[in-house]
Amino acid sequence: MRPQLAREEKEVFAAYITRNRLKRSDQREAILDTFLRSERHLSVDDLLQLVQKRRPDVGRTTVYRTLKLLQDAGLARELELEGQSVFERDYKRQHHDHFICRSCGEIFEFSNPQIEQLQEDIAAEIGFTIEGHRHQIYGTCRDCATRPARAAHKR
Amino acid sequence: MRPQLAREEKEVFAAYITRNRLKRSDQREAILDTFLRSERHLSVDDLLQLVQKRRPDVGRTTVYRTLKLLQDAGLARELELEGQSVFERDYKRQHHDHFICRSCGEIFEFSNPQIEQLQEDIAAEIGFTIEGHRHQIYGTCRDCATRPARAAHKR
DNA sequence: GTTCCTGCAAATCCTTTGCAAGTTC
DNA sequence: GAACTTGCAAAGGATTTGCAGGAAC
Repeated sequence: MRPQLAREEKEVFAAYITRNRLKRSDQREAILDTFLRSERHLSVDDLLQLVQKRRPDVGRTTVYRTLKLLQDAGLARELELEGQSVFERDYKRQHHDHFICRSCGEIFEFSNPQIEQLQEDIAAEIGFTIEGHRHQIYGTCRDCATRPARAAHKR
Repeated sequence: MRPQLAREEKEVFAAYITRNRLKRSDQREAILDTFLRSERHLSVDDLLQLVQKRRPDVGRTTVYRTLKLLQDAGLARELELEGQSVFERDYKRQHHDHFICRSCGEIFEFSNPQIEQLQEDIAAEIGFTIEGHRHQIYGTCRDCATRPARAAHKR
């Protein structure tokens, strides 16, 4: 991971707090720090458990509320998957979409300018203005295909 | 609409019922018929209300349960949109994806073989086997863009 | 008659909200 | 001290489940 970037994200959050006349709190910083340290896509529950390893007193409600702030600050993005929602870092990240392995839960990112362009073309044909999209591809990843016995559901 | 097709779908459902040793019921037939008559994408609530115009005694639970059967029988497909889930007919329909207007709620279908192919190509690169995907494009439709004042939220 | 269906109420699951007590500025 | 934050418990909204009575086969 890039510690430099994480520092920047913390600054962005601090600025967001100030700008909106909010107040800092240890809970929020612990949640943000935990979120940034994890390299995975995290559900609310994943994040709650990770944070509680450090601070068992942090409540689920605060995680929900802090994730809202992080999204608003442009630091986190919510992916609504088939079963549950997970969150990923969003700061200075280029647009991308996702492959999701139904067997192990692993998420792979991809981005393809041609697909983006085709979307724009089709939208233009019907006069539709694109504001956002959700493109999720479900299936089986290479690892799970080669060892079908394991069936190691991560979530 | 194509009455011939609707008849076929009813037959498919009847066969499904028999094959699984289930029993027919007036409620199920009313729900299926209502579903087939509507040309729109329906939420559970939409469908419930439409059915109840004919049979006020049909309960929400039965609509949920029947929609499950219809999906299993290959007659209906659930679209999980940003706010809510809606259902569309799925029998003998070619694969397609959706534009969703956030202003009026209208859903436009599209299909693009090039995008499908690109998905396959990217999947092949990482050894991913595609089983299904969800591709939803959100924004503003032509009508809503030209009359921004109206803001006629359908849902 | 047995098995399946139905609708109601209750139970779940996930997320949000009200509130009293604690923190930050 | 005023305003914001927290965690708990309660409330919400959507969907599922248990169950007793009713319908289909």
